[in-house]
This record gives sequence, structure tokens and C-alpha cells, in this order.
Amino acid sequence: MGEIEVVKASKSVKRRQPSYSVASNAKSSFPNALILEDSHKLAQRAVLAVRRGPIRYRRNSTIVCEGDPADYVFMAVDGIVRRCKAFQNGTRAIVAFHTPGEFFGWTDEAKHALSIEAATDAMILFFKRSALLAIAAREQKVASFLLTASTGELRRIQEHSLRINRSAKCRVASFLLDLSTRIHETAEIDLPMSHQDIADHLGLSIETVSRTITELERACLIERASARTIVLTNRAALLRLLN
Amino acid sequence: MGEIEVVKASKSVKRRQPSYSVASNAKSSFPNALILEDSHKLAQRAVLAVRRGPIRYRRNSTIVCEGDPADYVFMAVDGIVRRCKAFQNGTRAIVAFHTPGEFFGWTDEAKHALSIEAATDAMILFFKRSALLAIAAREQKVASFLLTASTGELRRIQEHSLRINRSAKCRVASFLLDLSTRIHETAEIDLPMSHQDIADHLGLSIETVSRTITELERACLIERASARTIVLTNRAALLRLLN
DNA sequence: CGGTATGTTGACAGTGATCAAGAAAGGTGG
DNA sequence: CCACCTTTCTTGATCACTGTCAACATACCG
Repeated sequence: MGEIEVVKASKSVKRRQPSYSVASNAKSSFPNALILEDSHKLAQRAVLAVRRGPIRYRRNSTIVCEGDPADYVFMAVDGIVRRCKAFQNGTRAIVAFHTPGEFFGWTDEAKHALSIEAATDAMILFFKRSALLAIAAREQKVASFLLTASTGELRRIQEHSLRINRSAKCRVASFLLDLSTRIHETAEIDLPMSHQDIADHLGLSIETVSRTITELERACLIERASARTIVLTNRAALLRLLN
Repeated sequence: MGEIEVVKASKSVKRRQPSYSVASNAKSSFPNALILEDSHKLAQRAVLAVRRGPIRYRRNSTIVCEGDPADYVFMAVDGIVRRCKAFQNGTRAIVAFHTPGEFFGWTDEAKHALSIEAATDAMILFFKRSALLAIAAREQKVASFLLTASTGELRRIQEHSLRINRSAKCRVASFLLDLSTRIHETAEIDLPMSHQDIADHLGLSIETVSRTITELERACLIERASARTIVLTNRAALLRLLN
């Protein structure tokens, strides 16, 4: 990835854009997402001072390719981002989804180990890694901000690695609960990403994801208004599935 | 976990102690493990200034329980540590193993989300989290050291989450290669942890771990001197399994 | 030497993947 | 606004990998 100048457009995105419902949610959440604590306000100001963008990405377009130099770190203002790795046999694993306000792409290596892609239409801020490090060296609050972001991501991945070797039903239930928390809608979730993305994230086939959702619906743990709109009607029962 | 005063001993540990072979390896690696770069020497000195211990733990003894207050962060001087979660149905998932020199147990939450246990006899240093944060607030190098430790752990868990939904053969091969790198033995690995630990880490049954190792041996990718001593005779072929 | 913990191997079952077909939703162009 | 097309999702049938149960082997230890 070189300099950031133009808005990249994907090849042929003429699809439903459920991202917009997330967008309206995210628009209001963005300023608050950054300002988690009063003590971090200065840090955030300092961090935001070196932002570039935002740049608009269309759904399924690539922000960073595996092996690209890790010069930049990112934050979505709007939309959902996925970090993933493609394997030789054509399969793909999505290590994490990122919601607006989360930093992602931070690493101590020279190259990004994972591709970073827009799972929905997205607006992305860029931060030069060297600039962040330079500020962090001067401003303690910024260093602490980076550590907090990194620690938070560590916690999320640990939770994910715990659910990944449980049953399909448990994985899906856990994912839905997690998603509902992270995009803080009430009970109704408008799934921002495709079933294929969910499958690749949970290590399941797309068919199993579909079947499992159907099964949860039959058991009256959730309801479906449409394929992408899920209502968590019985959150307590979903939580019980997790043990 | 309260104050650190005495060496805790496990209930009935009268087993083979393959940890000793690792110990001899780790003894020499510890001073170097900390001093990764010259620029970090000052940070390390500052960090080590607030250490407590080391305290000796016997194999399978618990250092921290799930839900214990997260007042301390740890580093093994010697031995292998596992961080894990027990589920209601009696199964267990090991999120990560830690080798001597690695920080672990860092979190931004008030409680440890995972149990921390000695996978072999181990010598553990303790660091009060509040003390580390206080030093980090004064000394930039320490803040950067914490960030580096956290980022490194993030990278390892990401790699683990990538191998966790691949085939059993691929998981085991990847684990052996990773282990051989981390304990920097040559080609011969003296597995420090039990097959049960490996199984719980890879999300496999103990039987599948055993069968897969046998299979790798039949395919002449590895050799076994004993159940716990494995020689990576064909590292290139193992790497090919990973894709 | 005997007892316990750990590892190995076999038989069978179950969860989830794969293959295949059809349904639903969304966008496009007339 | 409607017909058509593409993409996404759903459902069924079958298969394979891995888990479970069981028995045995081996190593370690007192």
C-alpha cells in the first residue's frame, strides 16, 4: 500500500448494502467510541492529529494485502472491516471483524500478516505507524492509548479462540451475542456481513451457519425478520448455550 | 491471589518431569530472552526492579484462577506455563503456552479471564500491574516494552487462531514447528507438556493427537525417540503441510 | 514389584463438510 | 413498475474427519 490519495472502488458492487443501517448507528457512535474515558481525551486528540482520510472503501475491496508493508494502522469511522488470511486450497479464515472506533492493523513486524478488507462499505482513517510511535514517545497518554487498544484486541481474540473449538450452535450463539454487544443495537441485529464472512470467521461452512441459525430460530432463541435481520428474543437461553 | 510469600506445592505430583530438559535450556536463555535489543536494556532494568519472586510452582499447580483479581503480571524464568479456561462439561481449552522470558497475564480488566497454571515445574516472576503502569507513566521505554510484549502476544494468538480450524495433521505439524522455534532446540524437541495439554491447546482429543503424531512418523516427517521426544527430520515437508 | 498416570491403538458414532438443487432478495434495464 | 439476472441464502443427501468408548501398553514412582 503506497500513499493514500484516492478512493479505491471495487470491481462490481451492485448489491444490497446492509452496511447503511450500521452506518447510521456508527455515525453517532464514532465520537463516543474514541472518547471512552475523560483521561484519554488528550491522547485521542494527539492521535487524531496525525490521521489521514477518511477514505471510502466499497464492500469487499481490499485495504491492505497480506505482506504489504505495515506502515499504517487503521480505524473505521463507519462500516465493518475484516482481517483475514487466504489459504492455498481456496479457503479463507477471518481472524477478526472490526467495528467503528476500533484501532486495527497494529503490529510490531515490518509487514502485515493478514489482509484487511471492507466487509461492508466503510470509511477508514489511516495513521502512520511511525508517527504514532513518535507521539507515543513524547506523550505518555498516547502510549497508554496504544497499549489499551492492543490489550483490548488481545482480549477479543482470546475470547474468539475460546469459542472456535466448541459446537456450531455455541459458536453461532456466541457470535450473535458478541455482535449485538459490539454494535449496541437493542435486540434486533441487522447482520452487517455475509453468511460467508461469518462462516469463515467461525470456522464453519456457510451451510452449517445457515442451518444453525434455522435451528436457533426453531428453538425460539431468535427470530428472523429477513436473512440478515435477526432478533435475539431469548438472550438468556443463548447465554446458557455458551456454558 | 493475595500476597506472594510462599512456594505453593501441588497436591500429588510424582510424575516424570520432562520440564527439566527445558529447564536446562531455559536457564541459559533467560537473561538473553529479556535483553532482546540494546535499546530495551534500560526498560528491562526498570521492569525487573519491581519484580517479586521468583516463586517455584510444581507441575499442574495453579498460579492464578479464573476470576482472580488481575493485580499481577507474570514472567516465567524457567518452565512452561499455560493459560486456560475450564468449561462446564469438563473440557478445557488452553489459549496459550508461555516460554521463559515471555510476559503473560497482562489485561485491562479487573479480573483474570483465564486460569494460569504451570504446565511443567516452573519458576515465576511476579510484577505488580499498578507498579508497571506507574513506571510506564514515567519511563517511555517501559511503556514501549509493555506495548511490544502485548503486540507479540497478539501476533502469537492470531497465528494460533489461524491454525485452529485446519485439519488435525496441519494443527499438530504447526504446533511442533512453532514449539521447536520457541524453545530453540535444534531438531529434537523434548515435549515439555503432556499430550492432554497439546490436545486442549489444539482443540483435538488426546487420541487424535497421538494418532496424528504416529501418522507423521509413518510418513517420515518426524521420528520419535520416546513419547515425549520428537525429532523433526523433515522440516520442509512439515512446512508444506501448513500451506 | 505393583500401582498410577500417560500414551497408543482399534471400533464405532456423530458433527459438520461437501455436493447439489432450489428459493429468496436485490439490482438492472426495459 | 415489472421481468430478468445475479448473488446470497436455505435445505436435503451423503461422506469424512474427528470424538468417544474401550482395551491395552508403557513409563514413572514409591
